[in-house]
Amino acid sequence: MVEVSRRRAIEDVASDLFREHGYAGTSIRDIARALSVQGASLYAHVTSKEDVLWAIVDRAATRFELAAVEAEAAADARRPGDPAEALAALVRAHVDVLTSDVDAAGVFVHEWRALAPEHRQAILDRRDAYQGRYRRRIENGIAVGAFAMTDPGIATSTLLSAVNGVAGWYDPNGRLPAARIADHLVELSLRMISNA
Amino acid sequence: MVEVSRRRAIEDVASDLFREHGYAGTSIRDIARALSVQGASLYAHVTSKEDVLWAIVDRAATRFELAAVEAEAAADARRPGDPAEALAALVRAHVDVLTSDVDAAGVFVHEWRALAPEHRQAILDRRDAYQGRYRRRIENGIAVGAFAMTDPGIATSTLLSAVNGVAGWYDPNGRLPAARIADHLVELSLRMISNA
DNA sequence: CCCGTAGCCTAACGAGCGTTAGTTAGGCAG
DNA sequence: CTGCCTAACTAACGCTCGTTAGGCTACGGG
Repeated sequence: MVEVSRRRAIEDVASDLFREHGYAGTSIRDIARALSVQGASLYAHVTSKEDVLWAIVDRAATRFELAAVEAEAAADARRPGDPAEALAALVRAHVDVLTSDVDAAGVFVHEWRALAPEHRQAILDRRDAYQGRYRRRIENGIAVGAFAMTDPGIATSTLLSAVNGVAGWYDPNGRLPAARIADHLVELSLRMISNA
Repeated sequence: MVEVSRRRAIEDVASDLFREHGYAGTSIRDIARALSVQGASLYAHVTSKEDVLWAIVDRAATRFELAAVEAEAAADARRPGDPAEALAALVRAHVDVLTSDVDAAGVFVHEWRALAPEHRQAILDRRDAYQGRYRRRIENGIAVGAFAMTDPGIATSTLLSAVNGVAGWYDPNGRLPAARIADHLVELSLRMISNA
């Protein structure tokens, strides 16, 4: 991962540390130490510690959103109105984004609570919108009989928890490549709500 | 929730705060303020901040373990060798423990990283053992053809992530009682690995 | 050669951190 | 009344926190 800007390098090591020790458990000086630099030096590139967290979370959120939009469009082009096709595409896109930067994704999933109130609310709204994509596909699948009759709210939350769980154990140098993991998650997700 | 001891009252408000702001994001004085007391006064009941976290996590872990042992024994008594019965019992027991004290369960799930090294390792070992119960039932179910052929490791991790997700949204005063939620999670979990 | 700029430095600020020490007030048992 | 127990207090310790201010060095383009 070659850094294009100093600012980006700071965000990358911060992602790593925030993911491991949490936002509150990581100091500006910790981040600086990982870059072999004095703590105060970071303020030439960053306006505040929260600013770094927000940049990481905002970028991760945007990546998830873009991937979901693309995935739904592609699924609708392949098999219009097929809820399983759409949901499979959503899950695969989600896992792809997650595995392509586990640190940032992990921070996005777990550390949004530490954001300043406005940023926190903004992320909550975007998360609701994102979750709505999944929920609509699930409700649609239930309506057309493709999915089992079940509580759509619980099913949506549980499905996303299952998929986000990958952030807890995925290892880029691990046994399985990211694409295989995505395969498994798609399979498990679809079966979770299938009516077969 | 009537407190039997001062020590327990401290752990309860600490569970609440640790869950909302994380261990590192909660100070001793924050906990004391919630009890209308000076920060230093807590040290009459507690030896350190980490000691409080450990007490919460240890108790939660024990509750999960006991519930799982009971659940497996009861399932084996009802339908010996039935993997679906056993797994259903495990999931229901897990959700029951989780909903009976969301704060402590949430701290157990998310804040074990903040523990001192020995405690952290002890919890990791116990978590592995706990996860092993699920994994063995899943592997057994696959072997006897009750469950779908799938990667047992990924299935186990994903199933537990799905179930633990309840800690992220369960509200004791919410729409659904805990028992209904457990029903749904059992249903979703079984379907996730079913071969039907 | 000079200037702008990127990057880092040291020093310091006020605030808050976890924790220790010593003390005080109230209630209950002998 | 005495003596202990529980629970709280105030004051302070050394340290770390996020952040600001001001100055130094290296370098590439006009």
